[in-house]
Amino acid sequence: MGTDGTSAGGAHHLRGGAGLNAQQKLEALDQVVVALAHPARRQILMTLHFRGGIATAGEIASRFEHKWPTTTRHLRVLEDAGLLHQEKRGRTRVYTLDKKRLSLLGEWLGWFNV
Amino acid sequence: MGTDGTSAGGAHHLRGGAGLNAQQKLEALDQVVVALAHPARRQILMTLHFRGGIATAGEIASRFEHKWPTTTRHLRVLEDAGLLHQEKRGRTRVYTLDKKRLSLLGEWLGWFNV
DNA sequence: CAGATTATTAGCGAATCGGCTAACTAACTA
DNA sequence: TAGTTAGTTAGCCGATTCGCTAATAATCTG
Repeated sequence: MGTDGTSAGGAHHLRGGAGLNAQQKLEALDQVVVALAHPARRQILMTLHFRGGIATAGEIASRFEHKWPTTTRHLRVLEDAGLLHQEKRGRTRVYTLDKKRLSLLGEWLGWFNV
Repeated sequence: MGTDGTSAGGAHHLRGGAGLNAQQKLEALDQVVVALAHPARRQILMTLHFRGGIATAGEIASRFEHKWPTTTRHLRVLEDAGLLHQEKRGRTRVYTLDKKRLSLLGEWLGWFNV
C-alpha cells in the first residue's frame, strides 16, 4: 500500500464515499473489504446494527468467545476502515456503526449488477 | 478455519446462493469476502467482467505486474470461492466469471440497507 | 522429434494476521 | 485511599498470505 507518499496520516475524519477522489476511494474500499474479511468483524457490525448501531466495547466483547484484547483489535481494524466510530463515555467506550463506507462496497458490487 | 470436522472436500460444484443451507452460505460468504480482500483478485474479476466474463489465463496475467504463478494462485483462490470457473482449451486455459456467489455478499450488505 | 508456447505445481522466505497473556490506564465506588 | 470495573496497549507466537524462482506438464509447430 501507499506506493506514493500521499496520505501519511490516518483517515479518521474522512466521510464515506463522498468527498474522496478515485484513489482514495480505492484505498478506502480496500480497507473496507479487508476489514470484512474476518467473520468476527462482520459479526461485530451485525451486532452493532441490530442493537441500533450503538454498543459499548463490553457489550460487543461479551458476544464473542475471543478474549477481550482480541475483540479490541478487531474493533480498531473496523474503525480504521471507517466502519465505526468510538467515543469515551465515563469509563466505558461507546462504539457506533457507520454504514457510509459500506456503500463503497455496494458500488463495487454494482459493477457486476449484483 | 474449520474448527469442526465438516466439509473436508472442495466446494467445486456448489451453485451460488441457492441450494445452500445456512451454514454453507456462511462459509461460502466467508470464502467470497476473503477472495475479494486482495486488490489483484478484485481486478481479475473486473478484467473478466469487462471482457464479457471470459478470458484466458495469459490474457489475465498480462494485465498484472505480478509474475504468472502469482496470478495463477489468485485465480485459484477465486475459483475455490466459486467466483470463476476454468476450462482447458488446447494449451490455453479459459476462465469464466461466475457472479452468483457475489450475490451472497450483496445479501449480506442488504442487512445494512446498502 | 526438437523446440516453443501456455500454463500449473512445488516450495522458499518475508511480512502480516490473529489468537493469547500480562501489564497498564482511567474512572467509578466503598 | 484502596479496590473494582472497563477497556486498551504491549508484545509473544504459530499460522497464513503473497511475492518470488525453478521445475514440470501439456499442447502446438517446424
